Amino acid sequence: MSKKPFYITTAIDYPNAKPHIGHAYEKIIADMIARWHKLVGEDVFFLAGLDEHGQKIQNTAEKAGKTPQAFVDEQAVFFKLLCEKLNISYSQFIRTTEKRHVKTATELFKKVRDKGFIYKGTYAGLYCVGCEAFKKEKELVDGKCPAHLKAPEQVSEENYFFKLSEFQNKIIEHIKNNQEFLQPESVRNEILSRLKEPLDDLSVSRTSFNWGIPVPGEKKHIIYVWFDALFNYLSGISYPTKKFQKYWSNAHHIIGRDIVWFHTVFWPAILWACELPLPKQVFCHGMFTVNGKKMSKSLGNVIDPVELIGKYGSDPVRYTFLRDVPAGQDGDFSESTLIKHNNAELADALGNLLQRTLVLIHKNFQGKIPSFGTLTSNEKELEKEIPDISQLTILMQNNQWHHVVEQIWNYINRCNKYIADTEPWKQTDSTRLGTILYTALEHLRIISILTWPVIPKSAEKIAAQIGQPLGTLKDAKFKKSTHGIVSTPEILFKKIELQKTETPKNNEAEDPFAKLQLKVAKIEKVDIHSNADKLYVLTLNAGTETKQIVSGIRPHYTPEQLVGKHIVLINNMSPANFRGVQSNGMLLAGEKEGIVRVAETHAAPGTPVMVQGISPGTTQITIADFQKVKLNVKNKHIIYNNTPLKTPDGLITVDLPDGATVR
RNA sequence: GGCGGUGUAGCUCAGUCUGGCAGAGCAUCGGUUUCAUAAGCCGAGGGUCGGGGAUUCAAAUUCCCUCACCGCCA
Repeated sequence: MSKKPFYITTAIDYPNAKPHIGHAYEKIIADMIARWHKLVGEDVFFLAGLDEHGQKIQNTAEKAGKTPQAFVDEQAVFFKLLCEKLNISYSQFIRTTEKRHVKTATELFKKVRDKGFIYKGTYAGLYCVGCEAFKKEKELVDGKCPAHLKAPEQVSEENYFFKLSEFQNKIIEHIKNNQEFLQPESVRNEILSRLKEPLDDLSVSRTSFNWGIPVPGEKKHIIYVWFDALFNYLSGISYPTKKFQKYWSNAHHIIGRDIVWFHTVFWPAILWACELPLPKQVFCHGMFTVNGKKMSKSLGNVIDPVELIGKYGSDPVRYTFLRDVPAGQDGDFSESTLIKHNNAELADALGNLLQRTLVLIHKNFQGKIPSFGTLTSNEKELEKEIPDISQLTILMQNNQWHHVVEQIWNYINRCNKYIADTEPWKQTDSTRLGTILYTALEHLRIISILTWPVIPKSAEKIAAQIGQPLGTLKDAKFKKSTHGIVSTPEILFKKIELQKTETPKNNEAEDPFAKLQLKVAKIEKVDIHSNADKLYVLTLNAGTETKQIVSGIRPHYTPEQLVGKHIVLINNMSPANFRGVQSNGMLLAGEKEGIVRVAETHAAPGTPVMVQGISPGTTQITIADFQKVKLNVKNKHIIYNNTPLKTPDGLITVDLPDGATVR
């Protein structure tokens, strides 16, 4: 029986800049899926590659003083290097400047044109030079491009058009009737709702620049970059050969959210026009932020994945991306998260499990895998903890790989518990000891198989250290025939020390609010400052402690009005002396036109007050630090950077009109 | 402005379809262990389920209103 084919692709990357972690993420996902299907025993073909045509590439190359071809040749090295560093098991790497691709794209363009789905027309429109794009009337503000504040030029250009509009209903039907075609659900709904608007025909040629595949039989026209690029999925598996027939019958695209439209609207229409079947699935993964912020050159937070791997190794990076980010959702990357995962789940749980098992086998059996005696309930219970392969398979089919990873690590934790429960270091009966260590080793063998799609390098190291070949999913069950010699244990994952100074400093520099530590406090007692007529001395219940602060709100409140109020306290203010009375903090109050009102809440004393996405400060701050934080009032709530201050119980209120400032 | 999504423990989220004692992991704290990479194991604290209303014997879950955040489109 021949193996079932499984074809998986990543999007071809656009190499006008070096790869970033978004590129890395997509490859890691695809690689895990590809490796899983290999373990299942399928005939896997995994395609990655580059989309090298288009105006942006031409422009970037010109700026760099290079020909486009020389430029993309250089860039291709970086993208291939990334794959190598990440241990990406692609079968082929396709570049759209390769002959085989140009041939396929040209042929198919011709075919679609011959069938009458591509026609020559005139594109008349308003062209904004700044955007390098045509603008629709309704996009303009006062007849000008809102981004460049210039009136666009009226341009008409002879162009080839693809009859996209003819396929609209067919596309809608296909997406509606094939739930698995476009995932996840949220993206599917977005595309369907967008498809309620009528589609225009798609302009599929350009004459304004020349870095692209020439339209067959034309001198001036080149094929529009997307119409060219999508064909890589066919040329990469040698369209139209038997190989193509085989893999295309079970094709899966992994792409980013920014290019769903092309893959689920244009691409099906183009394929239908070519009389080719559609891929089985387009799966759309989320986008990445870094430390909660969008990656951008101006912020300087673009992470070079190759550098990252150089620092931490490929497997910790792979593990973090696969475990930490729920499939299909957006994710956030920070080095501290990576370090946490590396230390806890890779080094402590898995690495240490291997280490302790091997050391015990060496100490007691000179490195020879012992034979086993009677299996007790301990062993039988552990056997039940082996993840159910059919369940994992279902999760993988539903693209829930983070749950797969989770289940595998639950199992690893159970193995550690088994060793703690059976206490082999106390065991004097050699047969019983052998049974325990055989069991531990046998489970490590299963773990080496299950973890391979996630952390291939380390999984192979485990297999090598326990002296066993790496099996497939069929072997991922407790066997009674494992034997051999284990090697000297070697540390599998090094623990990484968290560099304490680095992250908080960055946070502070980025956001003054991150210095503050705010808490809810209840005013227990109000005393009049004996040496100052505008000051109160307040005794606060701040949850775990009582605090005394001095406040200048005496002209605005009577003591009776204040007692019992739940206010917002800046908890980490350096103590200060106000005419002989020490103040250990300050309360938040708003001011507008001479009226002062304190910030209030119903939350319990001690509750932290926060702005979403900003973690509170831990060190003492000065009044100057606080003054850098600009807070104001909107809808009676305190707003920082368009985000309201809140407790888990609700927003903080101030009884003042919009625009009031808070100090 | 239009469409959609989200809001549950300090953090990341599950639970909502099909109403039935508010959950998991991480973090924190306490206990315990010594085979092991200062690792392992056991336990505890911590939530007005964004807010308000309605239906119900019973609402995180259903319905209505509202606030906040995110995404897509314009």
